[in-house]
Amino acid sequence: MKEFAALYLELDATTRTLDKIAALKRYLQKSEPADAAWAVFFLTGRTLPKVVGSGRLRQWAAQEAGIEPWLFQECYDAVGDLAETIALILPPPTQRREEPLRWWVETMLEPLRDRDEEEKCRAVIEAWRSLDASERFVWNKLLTGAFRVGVARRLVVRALAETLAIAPDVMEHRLMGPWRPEPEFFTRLTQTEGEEAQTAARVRPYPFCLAHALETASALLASPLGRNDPVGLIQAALGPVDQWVAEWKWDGIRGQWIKRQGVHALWTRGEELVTDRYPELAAIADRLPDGLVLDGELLPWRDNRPLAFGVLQTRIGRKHVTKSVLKTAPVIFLAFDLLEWDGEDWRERPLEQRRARLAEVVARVDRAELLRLSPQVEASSWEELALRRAEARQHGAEGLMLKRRGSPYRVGRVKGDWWKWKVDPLTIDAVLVAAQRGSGKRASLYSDQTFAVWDDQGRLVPIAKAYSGLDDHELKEVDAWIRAHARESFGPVRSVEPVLVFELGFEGLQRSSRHKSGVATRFPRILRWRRDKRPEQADNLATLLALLPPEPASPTKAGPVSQTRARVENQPRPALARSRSRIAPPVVRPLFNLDDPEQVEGTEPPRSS
DNA sequence: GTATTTGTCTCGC
DNA sequence: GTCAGACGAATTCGG
DNA sequence: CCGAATTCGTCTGACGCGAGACAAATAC
Repeated sequence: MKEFAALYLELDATTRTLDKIAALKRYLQKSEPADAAWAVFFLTGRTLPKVVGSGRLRQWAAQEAGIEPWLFQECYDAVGDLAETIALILPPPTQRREEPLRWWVETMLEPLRDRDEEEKCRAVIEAWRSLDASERFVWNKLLTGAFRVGVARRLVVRALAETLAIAPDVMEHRLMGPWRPEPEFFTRLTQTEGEEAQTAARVRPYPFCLAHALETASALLASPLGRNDPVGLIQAALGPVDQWVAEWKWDGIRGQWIKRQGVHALWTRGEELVTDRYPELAAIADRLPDGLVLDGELLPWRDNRPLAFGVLQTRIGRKHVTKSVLKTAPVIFLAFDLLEWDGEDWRERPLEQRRARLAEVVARVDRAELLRLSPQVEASSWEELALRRAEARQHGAEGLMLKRRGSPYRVGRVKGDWWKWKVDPLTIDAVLVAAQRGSGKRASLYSDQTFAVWDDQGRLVPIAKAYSGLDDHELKEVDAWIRAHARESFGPVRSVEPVLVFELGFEGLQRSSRHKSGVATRFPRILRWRRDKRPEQADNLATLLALLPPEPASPTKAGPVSQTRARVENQPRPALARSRSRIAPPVVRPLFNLDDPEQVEGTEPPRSS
C-alpha cells in the first residue's frame, strides 16, 4: 500500500507523460505481481463493486475527525474531492499498519460487501487509523469505487507494454474483456497459449477504433480561405473524395458483436458486456457464423429508420427487460465493420475487403429486422458530400463518418483514417443568470454557469448549464465579474445580475423538467462571449421552442432531432470571435426591469412560425 | 410501518 | 458526448 | 547546418444531458 500510495503521489506530482510512464514502470518492476496486478486493475479504470456510499463515508469521517457535518462540508467544498478531504481531515494514524495493496483489497475491502453497516463502519475506521494520509487517500478511492485519478488508461498500457516488451496495441487488446488481478496475471499477459488463456479470449472484444472530429467550424473561423471555400479546405486536408468511404454517423450505442465457439457476446465501447440487455439479438445469434466479430451501432429502429436516442436511453441501464420495453424501444444492430472472420483477426486488412465480407455475412444472415449493413453514402465530389451531410438529420443521423479506403482497423483514437463530420451545432444567445463553484482544479472558480433566455412574460428562464468553451483567461474574468455582481445564494448556487451574454452551441433540444424553461439542450457549450450584446438582445424561449422536434403521438419521449438551425445568420461571424482586445468591454447598464416586456424585447425577432 | 420523494451513482451519448 | 490546456515529438524557420 | 520557434497529435481533467437502480430521507 505504501508503494502504491507513493506511486499515486508521483503520478499526481507531474503532468509530464514520460515521467508518469517512468514511475509506472518502476512500480511494476519492483512490486509483487499480485500487487502490481491490482494496480493495473485500478489504474486502467476498473472498479470493484462499491461497498460504502459517499454519504456514509462523509458521516463517519466527520465523526472520526471530531468535527461538525457543516464544517466537513465546507472542507469538502474547498478541496473538491471526497477521498482527499477525508485523508486530510483525519487525525494521524494511531495503529500504523503496513500491508501490501493486495492485502488491503482482498482482506479488508472485498469481504466488506456482505457485512452490515456497523461492521463496515468499524472496518473503515480501523483502516483510517492504520494508514497515513496518502495511503488513506488511496484507500478512500478504493472504497468509493472510483480510482480515475492521475493517469489515464493509455499511459498505464504503455508502461505495461514497455515493461513486458509487448506492442502497446497488442497489450491494449489483451487488457480488454474480463480478467481478475491474480499473481499469474502477468505471465498470462505474455503467454497467449494454454487453455486458460483461450477461455479468457473467447468473449474478449477488440479495442475500438475511434474517430477524430473534422473541425470545419474552427477551421472556417481560423482561415480566411476556408471561410469562402470550406469544401476546398477539406479537399486540401483529406485529398480526393474517391479515396474515402462515407457512412452516416448514427446516434446509438457503439457495439461489438462477437460469436465464438457457439457463444455470442455484445460489448459496448465502455467495455460493458450487455448481451443480456438486448435479448432480441439472441434470436439470430445462431445464424451468425462462428469466429466472427462485428463492429457497429446498436440503434432503436422502427419503420425503416432510427428512433431518437432518448428511446434507446430507456434501455441502457435497465436490468429487467420487460416486454413493453422491447416493444417501445426495439433495437437492431447496424453493422459497419468486420474485425474477425473464421476465427482470424481481419483488422489489418483494407477497409473495403472487410466491408465486402461484412456485406456477405449480413446478406447470408438475412434478418433485416435485427441485423443490417450500414449503407454507404455515395458522392462524387466533396461538394456533393457536403450536401448529403446537410441531410443527415433527415436520416436520423448526426452527420457523416469518413473512412479512408484501404485503411486498417486501428486501435483507439488515431488521427488520419477515420473522421466524424457532424452537422453544425444549433446556436443561441443566452444570458448568464447563476453560477456555482467547480470542483478539482476549478474549485475556486465560479466555472459552473447557468444560462437563460426570455420567456413571453419577459422573465429569464434557464435552459442550460455549461462551462466549456471559455479559455482560462476568460473564465477568470467571468469569475471575477460573478463575484462582483452576485445577488442571492441558494446553497452553493449564486444568482447574478443578468447582464453577460454568451452564444451557446448545442446538438439538439428536448422537453425536460431539468430547467424552468421546460427544455434542455444536448451537449451545451459556450461558443463565444458576446461582449457586443446586451441582455435584452438575447434570444427568446419561443425561438428555442420552435426547434423542438414535432411532438409525437405520445408526448413522453423525444422525437427525431430538429432539422432547423436556431438562428439564420445573414452575416458571416466575426473571424476573431475569441479575440479579447478588439471588442470594447460591455457597457455596464443599470439593471432593467425584468417585469417590463418592453425592455426585454430582443433585437432579433423570434423566427417561430 | 409503509409509500413516496430525493439524492447519488453509473451507464450511454 | 463537449472543450481548453499541457506536453512531447516532428517539422519548419532563421541566422 | 544547427538551435529556436512553431505545429501537430495525444493525453488529461473539467464538465453537459437523460434514464434506471438503489439507498436515504421524508411524508402519510
